[in-house]
Amino acid sequence: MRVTREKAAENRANVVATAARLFREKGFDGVGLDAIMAEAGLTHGGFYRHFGSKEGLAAEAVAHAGAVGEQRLADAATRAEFVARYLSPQHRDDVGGGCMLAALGGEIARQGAGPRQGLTAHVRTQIERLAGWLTGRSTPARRQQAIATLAGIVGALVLSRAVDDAELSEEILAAGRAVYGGRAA
Amino acid sequence: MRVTREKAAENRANVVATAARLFREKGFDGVGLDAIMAEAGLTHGGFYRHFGSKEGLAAEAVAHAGAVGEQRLADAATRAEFVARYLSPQHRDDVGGGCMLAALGGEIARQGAGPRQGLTAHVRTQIERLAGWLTGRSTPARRQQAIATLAGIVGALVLSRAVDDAELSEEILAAGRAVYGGRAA
DNA sequence: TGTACATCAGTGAACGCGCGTTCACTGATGTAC
DNA sequence: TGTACATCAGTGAACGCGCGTTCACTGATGTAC
Repeated sequence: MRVTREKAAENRANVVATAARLFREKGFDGVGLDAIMAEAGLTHGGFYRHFGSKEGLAAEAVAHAGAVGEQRLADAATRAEFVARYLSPQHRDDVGGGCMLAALGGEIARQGAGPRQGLTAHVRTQIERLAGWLTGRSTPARRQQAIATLAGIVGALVLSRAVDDAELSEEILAAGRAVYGGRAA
Repeated sequence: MRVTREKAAENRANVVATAARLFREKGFDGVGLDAIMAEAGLTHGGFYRHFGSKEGLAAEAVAHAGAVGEQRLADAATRAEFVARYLSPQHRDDVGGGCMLAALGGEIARQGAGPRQGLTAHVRTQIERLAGWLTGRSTPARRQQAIATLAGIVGALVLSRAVDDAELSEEILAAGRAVYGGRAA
């Protein structure tokens, strides 16, 4: 049963968004194409009419999640506000809808060219936008601080999620907010 | 063909060390028990005489890799030396022998109790040892700095590995060394 | 110390299951006239 | 505008392969006497 071009495009976008969520929640190897397609309301057989392979979908999902993350940074008014949201318990508990770098950074290093390209472009963008908020003397100094800040908040989110003790998890988030959300980098 | 108790214990330790390396290199789902056992010089059938399940081995592998990482921190003379080694191109390129938090942190968040316990204990130890090197006014301030420093170097290593551009990767390492290896946290 | 037997680390084949991918088919959409 | 046909998004079954796990077996080690 053929559907309209619009419906097909909507379905495709739905699959990408669903994949972006499920990959972040369960990892690239932790979720199958059948689960992604079913969650998007389709059957798995139609997958290859839209995507060349699972890795192709992974590349689009990474790009999609990256764009959402960039919008979040752009929407924040101040660095402190962004860091407070990024290192909030809500973000920690929303792996599927949260930062792609924290959820998949380690795995993307082992993926093919597509996903890595998407991640790299996202990292560049976030560094540049963060640098605009920083107060270092020179442009290189601000960029250096931006890189260290991005690394710090990503690392803190990863650790806060990996640890099995709620108190330690909160402590990691709080320390990150204090150090990376304040004036010093 | 039964082997001596000593040889059996040596074989078991070999499997754990091999698994610790392969899991870091390829992820928990990226390597099979047959590959681990083969690399350790055994056949896969004997696996369950030593371990209850793949997850059981994962827990031991995480504990093993964590202990090696703790030794590395203890062996360093200064914070700057440790950070310089941690954020070196050599460490970045040695995923299988390097920091377990950077290689598997994201995935361990999705694992069962065993691996998460091992990671949590390792995080606590590293925070405490890092705090001993820091110069904050109060003990809580030093601990806060230690947490932010650990998060920062782990995040920087993850990003430097994930990015597909060699120049950006070096820049991330250098920024991390400058910010986290210096006097300011 | 020597002998007979029990133990058990390791072997290799087999089982099930899940998953990525392929394919023939369906039937509504899109298009040519 | 209406009709006939081509297109193609989506369906559902099937294929292969890899992997975690199980199991009967082997034969050297460990132990009881």
